[in-house]
Amino acid sequence: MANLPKIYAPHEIEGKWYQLWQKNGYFHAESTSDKPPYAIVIPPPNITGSLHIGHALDNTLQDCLIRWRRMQGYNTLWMPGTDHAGIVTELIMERQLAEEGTSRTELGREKFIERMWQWKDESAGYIVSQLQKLGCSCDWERERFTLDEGLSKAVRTAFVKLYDQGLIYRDTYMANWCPHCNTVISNLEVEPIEIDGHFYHIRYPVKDSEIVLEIATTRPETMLGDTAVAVHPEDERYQHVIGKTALLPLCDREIPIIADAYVDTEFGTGALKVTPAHDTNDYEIGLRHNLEQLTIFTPDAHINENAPEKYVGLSRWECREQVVEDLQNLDALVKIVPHRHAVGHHDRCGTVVEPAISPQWFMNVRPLAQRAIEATKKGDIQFIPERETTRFYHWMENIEPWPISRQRWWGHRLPIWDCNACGAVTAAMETPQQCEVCGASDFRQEEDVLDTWFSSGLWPFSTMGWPENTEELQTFYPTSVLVTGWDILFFWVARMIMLGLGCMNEVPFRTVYLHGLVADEKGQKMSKSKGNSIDPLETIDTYGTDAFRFALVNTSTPIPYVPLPESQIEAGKRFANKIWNAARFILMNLEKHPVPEKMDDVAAEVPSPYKQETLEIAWIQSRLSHTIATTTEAFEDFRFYEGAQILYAFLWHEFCDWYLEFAKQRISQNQPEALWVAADVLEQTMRLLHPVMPFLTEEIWQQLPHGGGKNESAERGSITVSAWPEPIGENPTAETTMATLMEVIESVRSIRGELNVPLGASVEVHIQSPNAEIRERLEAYLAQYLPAFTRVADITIAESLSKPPASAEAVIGELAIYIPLADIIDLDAEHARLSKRHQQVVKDVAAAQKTLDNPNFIQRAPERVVKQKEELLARLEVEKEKLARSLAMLTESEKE
RNA sequence: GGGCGGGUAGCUCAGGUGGCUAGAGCGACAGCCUUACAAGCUGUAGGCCACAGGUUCAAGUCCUGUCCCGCCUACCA
Repeated sequence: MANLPKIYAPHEIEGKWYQLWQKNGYFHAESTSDKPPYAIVIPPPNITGSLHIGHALDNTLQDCLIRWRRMQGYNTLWMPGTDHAGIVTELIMERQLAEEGTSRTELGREKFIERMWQWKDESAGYIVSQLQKLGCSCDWERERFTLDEGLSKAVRTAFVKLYDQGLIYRDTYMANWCPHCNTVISNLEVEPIEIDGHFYHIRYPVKDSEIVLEIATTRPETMLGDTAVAVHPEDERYQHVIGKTALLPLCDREIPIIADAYVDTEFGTGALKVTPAHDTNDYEIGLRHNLEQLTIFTPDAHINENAPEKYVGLSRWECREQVVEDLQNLDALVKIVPHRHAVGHHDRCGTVVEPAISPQWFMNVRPLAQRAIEATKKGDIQFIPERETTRFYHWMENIEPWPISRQRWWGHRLPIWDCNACGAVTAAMETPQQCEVCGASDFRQEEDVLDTWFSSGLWPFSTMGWPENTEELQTFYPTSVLVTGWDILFFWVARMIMLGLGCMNEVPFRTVYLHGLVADEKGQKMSKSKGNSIDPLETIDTYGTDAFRFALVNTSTPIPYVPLPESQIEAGKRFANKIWNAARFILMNLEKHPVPEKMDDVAAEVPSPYKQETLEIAWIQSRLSHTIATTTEAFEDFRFYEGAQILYAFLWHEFCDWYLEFAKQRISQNQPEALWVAADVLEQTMRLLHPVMPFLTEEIWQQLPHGGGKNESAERGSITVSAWPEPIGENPTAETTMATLMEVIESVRSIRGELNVPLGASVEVHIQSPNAEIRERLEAYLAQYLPAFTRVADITIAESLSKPPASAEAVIGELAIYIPLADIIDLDAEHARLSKRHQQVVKDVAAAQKTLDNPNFIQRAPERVVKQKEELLARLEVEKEKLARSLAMLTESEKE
């Protein structure tokens, strides 16, 4: 103990404690317990490799909640696991296969899935080890994976249930298609990106007339699939062409000219080419007018044989160039105008999305969305921050059918069987024996897999064993809180709520805490693709887990993008080191002055805090009590950053800066009670800080005496399972007295600093105060405390005393401090110093006076506020006069 | 086009239901290797709280408008 290193070395400490925690099963939740339940399901990280900074923040916050509630005596469950993340993971694997010179299709479905499972085993293991390095106190015995047998059964059960309710159905419909991934995706997965494109104005001649319609489009290549031209029914410019036929250039096709109110007369030329198979709006128009849906693209977005032969096989972009060139040659191209517009891209692979018609499985989410809204309005779910509720409602109220099938292999295959004999569709848990319609037993299972978010949506109960009615579900469902970034409110949170209501008939969680996304100094979201992200493991290696966690928590204010500059992590490291050294100081001194055996409870057994000679003990205990209360309150309101800031300020600027300095004096005077209290305060503060900085606090807590024999915490083997501190009450008298003392000490230090009094020089301090009570307090404590902070030769305290010649002065209300500095005082410097303060006070006096001169203020403001103001003014006025007098004297002495 | 968030010290941010002389961290400047800590200690400087109105005894805080920045959302080809 005596040879504790001077500098905190996190790496020697972190690993060993995590192992102990796990070995002792502190993280394991009981399925049934007398303790109240508290449950969080982890947002399962994708098995795409390593965790990023966002995971670090998300899981740190969850760990804070779990550790805090565990200490409060809850039966805490933090359910961990990973997500198979269909499309992304497949993309990674496909890249890997390409490097090996093979491909997904070459391997075939079965072999490919095998490879995926190998990948999963490695990746999930790596993710778990990273979470453990971060200190996450998950219940690892319950780790889950979305493709586990149990969770897969939950998926099939949910699917069949919703299918039977008619909420899931197959339909041929237009949806977003990714030509790269070869699958349909939902509109949430489409990221609109502003692109500098062009408006191509094209001439469409009208049959049997001289009329030529000018049509504007951003996608000229789609004209090969045009099956109509539309104008607004009331557009006067075009009345004479409605019902006529247009001649589609390049295709020699005749297409009708129709009237539809969708067309905006103000936009473009007011005449719209209609491509029902390749544009969402055109699709709708097509349905209304019974137009042919002419598909001209292959699934990978090349031109198919529905187009004129010369274009077949071209890519979308090649075709566009060719079409434009051909139109120019035909003199059918009027002009090309630059046009900036949003183009949809697949958020996973970046490919431009193609609206396409295909048979897909959809989920009608409207009824469940409605229930989700009602449940939230009823208060079953609370969003933090509250503003997210509005976003949630808005999304839910405008929700559209959810395409849930994906033309991929890695995922839950749809539990749908088509009868090869009669075509009847069966949804079932297993392959059906025979067709309920025709009795045949020849089936073909649907090839598609489900959208990953479908299984993620069941996570809060599939992880607990649903569809079985398990003890876990009975104990922990609905879970207590869900913690995630606001960016996946719709993707995931909304769907969990809907599926929770659909499957469990109850919301999946009571509170949704949506934190910000980690950004760099410029406010840009950190991401690997931007190259501005911090790697959690590297950061932990450099600064230690606790420093990193402190920085994450400290910056997690409720704004959408939270900047995490390197300097914050450094601050965390310095804080850890500061705590380490405070502990070192206490532990080293405890060797010389051990806490007596018989002392069961330090806080209760030190000499009465109200006795004069132990003012600093009463004070620090009062401040600790306040810290316990405010930190707990902050945690309850999900303001972890505030809790972190409170603890930082208390530990550093009250406990270390002041209390330990007092304690040094006491120890040197052979009064070790102050040391024992220091140990006690540090022990309790370690418990408060443990949710944020688990490793450091454990290390210190283990070495500190934790309250002798009777304190409950002592019987527990780890701070992890120690009790959350309770406030013991505050002591306003001690706090006020200490505030005065601190002001005096600070004034003396300030004078010395500003007038450059050499450190080694002792000074006399003369204090004048008309207030007998204050004089009494100063007399009792100042001689004791002041030498701890600065060199003093002598202290004089009197009701009135004249200012010694050539002395510096400080004024605290009606109290004045004089320090004779005959040899060294710089009168100009002193004059400047006092003058500056004087000017400030004059301003403050005027402001306070103005408020008090207002009769309405006296009349209408609460008495408390008026009194405060009056006291402030009185204090300031005394100070002003004193300063004015001193300034006059200084000026006079300068003349001499 | 609609909606949301932000604009407070050089930088990054705190400032629940209006009421302490507007705070912190980092940075800057000056001085200290004071026997826990130089990853430290002490002192100092630095703010018309975006702008304009309004409500109020009282506004950084509430209301209206304006200007910037960011985000979400929307079928304008």
